[in-house]
Amino acid sequence: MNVLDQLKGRFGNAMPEGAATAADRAAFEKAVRPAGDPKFGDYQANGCMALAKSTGKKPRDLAAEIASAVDLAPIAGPPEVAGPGFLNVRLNDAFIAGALGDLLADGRHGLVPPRQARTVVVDFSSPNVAKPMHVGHLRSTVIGDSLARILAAAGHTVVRDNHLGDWGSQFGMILWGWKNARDEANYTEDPVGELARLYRLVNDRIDAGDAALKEATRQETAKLHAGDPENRALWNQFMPHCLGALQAIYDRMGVKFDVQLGESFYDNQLAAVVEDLEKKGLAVESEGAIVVFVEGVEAPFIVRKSDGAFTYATTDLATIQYRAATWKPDQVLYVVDARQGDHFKLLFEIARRWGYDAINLEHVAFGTILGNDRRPFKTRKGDVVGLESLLDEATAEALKVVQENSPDLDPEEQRRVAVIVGMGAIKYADLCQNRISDYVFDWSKMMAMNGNTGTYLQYAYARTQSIFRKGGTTAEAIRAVRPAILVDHPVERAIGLKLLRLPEAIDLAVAELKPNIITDYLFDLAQAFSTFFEECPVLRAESPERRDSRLALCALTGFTLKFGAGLLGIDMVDRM
RNA sequence: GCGCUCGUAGCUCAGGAGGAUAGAGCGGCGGUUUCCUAAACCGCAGGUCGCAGGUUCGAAUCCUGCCGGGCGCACCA
Repeated sequence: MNVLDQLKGRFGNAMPEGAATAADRAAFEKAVRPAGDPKFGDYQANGCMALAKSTGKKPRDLAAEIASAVDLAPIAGPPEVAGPGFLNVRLNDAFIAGALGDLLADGRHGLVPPRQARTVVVDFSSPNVAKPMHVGHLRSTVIGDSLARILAAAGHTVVRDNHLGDWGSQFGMILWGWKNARDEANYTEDPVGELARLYRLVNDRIDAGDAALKEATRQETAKLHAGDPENRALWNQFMPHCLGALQAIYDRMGVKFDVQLGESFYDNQLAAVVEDLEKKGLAVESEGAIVVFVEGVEAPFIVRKSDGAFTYATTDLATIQYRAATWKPDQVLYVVDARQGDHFKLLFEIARRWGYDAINLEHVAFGTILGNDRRPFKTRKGDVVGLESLLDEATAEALKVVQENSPDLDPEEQRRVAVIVGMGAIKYADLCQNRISDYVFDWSKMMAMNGNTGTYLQYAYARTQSIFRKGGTTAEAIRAVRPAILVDHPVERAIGLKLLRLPEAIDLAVAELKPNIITDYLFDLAQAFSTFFEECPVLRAESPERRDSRLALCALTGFTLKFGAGLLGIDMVDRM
């Protein structure tokens, strides 16, 4: 159950007779929200001031009128009129207690099916297979994975698609490098490492201004696309190694895809796309290239270069066509760096004009990862930081802390915990921030074992499990007993109310496509639990009823933290 | 030049389709451990929400202009 939704509905039904339009009602419902300050209650309705204007009444009179008209039973008593016309709502303790009991028995975290279940394609991660994955790929992977999990939890059908960059000019660089600078022994030893070396070698020379080399690699790319047997054979030889290396990282991160349809998959559809665009009068010839112009944007959208090669723009259009035909999605999310905003703006506009106007195409943009110096994140030596070494380092850091704090755990368990804590730290640090902000990467902040971190959530969870161990019970056993829940202590009430509000957080996260709404919720919950842990003895509670009630609150907290962290792709441990 | 984006406490950031006295973490200062994990809890200090106008009963939030940072702008993806 979503308490906020319930209250919105109740208030919506209490609009003054005849005076309020449907738009007024919608606006009023929207202005029902969690209270900004606990002293104003639990929720508040702020719509009276605006509604007073359109109905010509005085705000406080209107507020009084609605307060007496609205039926909040059994959720809450009549709202209180406050200030210029606020309506403050305080939930009934009996309602909270009952709802918590239902939550415990139900086991579905209070989630209900959405009014309209959507099919959503989430396009995320999408690395170039030729380059080693580095921290730049982290955000798309972590944010996209989390959004996919959140959408699925909200009841939507999700297709996770890794749109690999396996066909672009970076492959031309590798092909040229292979033919001119390969180290076969190194390749035998470490294929992906050798390919990465070749990529870097060639890329550095091009960046340094080697125009002839750039042209040579362009030709290698063109030959690959044209079906040149040698280049195709090399591509087929390299790809399994590249995919294997990627898969190893995804396995470590616990990230899964439903499909991995890279650029190469769409190659045979590109000519038809351009043809169709021309036929429909969308694409025109310009300076030897075939392009689509969009009003108000100077730069054209190039679907075929003057040398005849197609571009990623063409591929992106073909991808929309394929996805529309295959999954009939209501929405497609592109979890991609904010710097590509211009490209997507054009892509979406052209797709609409091309006929895909019923799909909600959305660029889920995120900011750049920066170093402490506010420059793009590099190692001390100036290299981009490889994802593998990042994961290794986080695990090593976590292991040190685990060994220090939990010497009683056996070494194998310490390592297992360190992997989970390290990964949680990396993911949480990325997700807890509004994705659009640039992300200042800070080791000490990320690996901090206190404050607003993944570790803090994991610790709170471990403490719930610790109570069960000491009490000789389990969360599932408590669920089976279904004890009555008491919320007359303010700290119990606070955590109880928090526990009811996961659906609100998920709804908001889905609407805004922001995982940090989930991290905020979980951090609040973990804080509420930490306070509860200090102030409310569980196993030594003053009565058996109180003890059982508090065990139930611990069980609910554990379930919610574990489920919620799961929405972020973060695991929990029973001891740490 | 055009466009996008950001500017909130010493630091890192929430909040942003308008609502009551602007929040958190870290750092700082001060407390808490015969008691379920102190990786914790409690308290204190700390802000002209970049600046200036405007709209509004009400602006960190919306509009305009300016200042400052980042990013993107024809054949890379």
